[in-house]
Amino acid sequence: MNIYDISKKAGVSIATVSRVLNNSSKVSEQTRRKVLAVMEENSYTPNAFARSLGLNSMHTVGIMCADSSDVYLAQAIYYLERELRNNGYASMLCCTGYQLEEKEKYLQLLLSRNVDAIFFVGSNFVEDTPERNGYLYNAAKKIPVFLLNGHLDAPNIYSVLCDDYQAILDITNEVLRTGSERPIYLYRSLSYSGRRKLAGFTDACLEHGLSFEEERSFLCPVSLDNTRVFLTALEEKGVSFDSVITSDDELAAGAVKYALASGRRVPEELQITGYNNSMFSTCSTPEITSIDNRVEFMCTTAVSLLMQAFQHKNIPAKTVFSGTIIRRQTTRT
Amino acid sequence: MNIYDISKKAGVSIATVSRVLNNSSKVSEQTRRKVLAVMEENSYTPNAFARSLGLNSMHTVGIMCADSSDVYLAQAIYYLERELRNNGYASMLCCTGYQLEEKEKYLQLLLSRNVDAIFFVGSNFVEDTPERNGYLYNAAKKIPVFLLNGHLDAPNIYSVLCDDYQAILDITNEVLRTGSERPIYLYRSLSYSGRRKLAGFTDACLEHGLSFEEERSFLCPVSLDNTRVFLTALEEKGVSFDSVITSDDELAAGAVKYALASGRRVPEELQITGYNNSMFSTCSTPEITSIDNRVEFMCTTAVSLLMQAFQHKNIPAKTVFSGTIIRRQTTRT
DNA sequence: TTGTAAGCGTTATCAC
DNA sequence: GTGATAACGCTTACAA
Repeated sequence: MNIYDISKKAGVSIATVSRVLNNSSKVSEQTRRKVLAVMEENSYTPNAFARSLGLNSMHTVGIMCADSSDVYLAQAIYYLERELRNNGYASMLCCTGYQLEEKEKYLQLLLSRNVDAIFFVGSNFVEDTPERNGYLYNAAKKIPVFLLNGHLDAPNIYSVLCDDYQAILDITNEVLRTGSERPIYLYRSLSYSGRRKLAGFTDACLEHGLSFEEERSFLCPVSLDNTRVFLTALEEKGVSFDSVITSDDELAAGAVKYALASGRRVPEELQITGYNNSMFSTCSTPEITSIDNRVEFMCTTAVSLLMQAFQHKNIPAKTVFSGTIIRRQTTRT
Repeated sequence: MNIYDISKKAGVSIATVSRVLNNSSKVSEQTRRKVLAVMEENSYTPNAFARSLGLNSMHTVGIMCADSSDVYLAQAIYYLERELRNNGYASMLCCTGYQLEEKEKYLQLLLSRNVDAIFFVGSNFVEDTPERNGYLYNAAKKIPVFLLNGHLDAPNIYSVLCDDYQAILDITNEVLRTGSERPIYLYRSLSYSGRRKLAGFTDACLEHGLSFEEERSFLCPVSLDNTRVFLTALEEKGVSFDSVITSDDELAAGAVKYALASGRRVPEELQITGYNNSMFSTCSTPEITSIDNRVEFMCTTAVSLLMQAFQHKNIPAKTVFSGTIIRRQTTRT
């Protein structure tokens, strides 16, 4: 069933059918009704491919992320998809893992579908050298590229991100102000935002006159159990700490597991902070003080910017917003 | 830059260029090289829409779910996307929420993109009357429809699901066998699988000769805090229970919150079981005994079936597999 | 307001 | 092996 069939049955030309399809104003109410009726009867769906061929767009946007089952990324995907859908765009999802090779390879999958734009969700997409970011530059030559929680300065690449540096600086300051003297910082990667967060921790420590003679920051395995084991081992190695600042709620939840297992009282003896304000922070008991980095705001903003870009409006290359501390039971006041 | 440009520059016909593109064997090595070189030089990308028009497929599959940020659904999406991608298919994601009207509306978004098939993830897509399932039947008239964790008997609809009835029956039996005398069951919906699970609980109770004079099953609000409040209220109302069987890890995590808040010892005084074996079950302390309903297996199976269907093989309309009890710290042995 | 006809960039079916 | 040429199903000037 195509536009010709409908036009015959309705006794009009295909142009008129097309006009009805695109609800052009230049169709009489009578013919419109007639055509719509015939479409309905035959449960006609216009062929997306033919349509796209003419319009050179399928109103579809790509979403790339490392792992859509990650609690934080899953939220971002949810909000992006919702906003895109509300604007009449479909979402093509593609998970790449954390290897550059895979990222490049699977980007092709999206590009080969001629999506209208791509969101790269998570700072892990910004690599540390220009060559390794080549795939982003190439994508940006064809379509608008959005970096969520990442930043890269290049034509047709737009970044929307939380000021992670400031957020970690603030929360570390707060923990130090309430009496912590031997803070440690746990992180899961040194991606773009990973480095910014670490800098926030370091600067807060420096501001409080803490020495860095001993190591204070640690790359830590993520699953809850591994984090618990890691902290236990750290303690046994003689590293002493009275607060655990983390780059991620999951690490913080692991730290809570450690505290419960080792009998250290939270927050009296040990303060713990997370990041992302995800369900990990409320799932634990005690509930974890965390940074709300406004996923929803980030996503709605990004989609809104994209829609403006589609209308050939000039949009900012970089949009930064601040996070907020959500105080719960793992920190003192 | 299109196939004509390439054909001119390479001094061949568009047919030959197309053959090279689809690496047909009927091209001499010499011309193939020549054409590929020209493509490379001009960084030519074939137009996906034109290609799709000819092939009537863009090798893209739709994934519908209520909420992609739900821990369980996010996992399913992850595995589905991974498997589809490994088979050369892209994934179009669409979240519908739980209202029928929205489901119908947003299904159109996918259908209008002419996807090759649709996965409906979660039993909430199977409604209780044939009319309310009309949208599924209609979709199935055009493309293969897969119901994950749901079941509907109709042409071109394929179901892949865990035997939820048996799983809840088993776990309830185990809790009763280890001494529970006043079990209650908490559920979040009476979807297809919701009803199956409830039946499993009821039958297990009947097998153990428990009376149903008092209410034993409760529709319970889901967020952790609400579940805690709900159980506290239940207790105050005089409902006595020594085990909480739930349809969902999140409810179970809420029950753990309740136990911690009210000082009831788990599992000595109160046993708790979850469902899905999601991170909720390991995130809580004590960790929650749960049912592993094999999301990954479900997804790989479903995609594998779809690929066979694409090859016009005959595939089963219904595939059921069993879950497993994962014993942790909230139940006795 | 409606119809005709020319694209859009491929794939596929013929001949040669 | 290769090349014309006809689909594929739509959008959109341009005419009427």
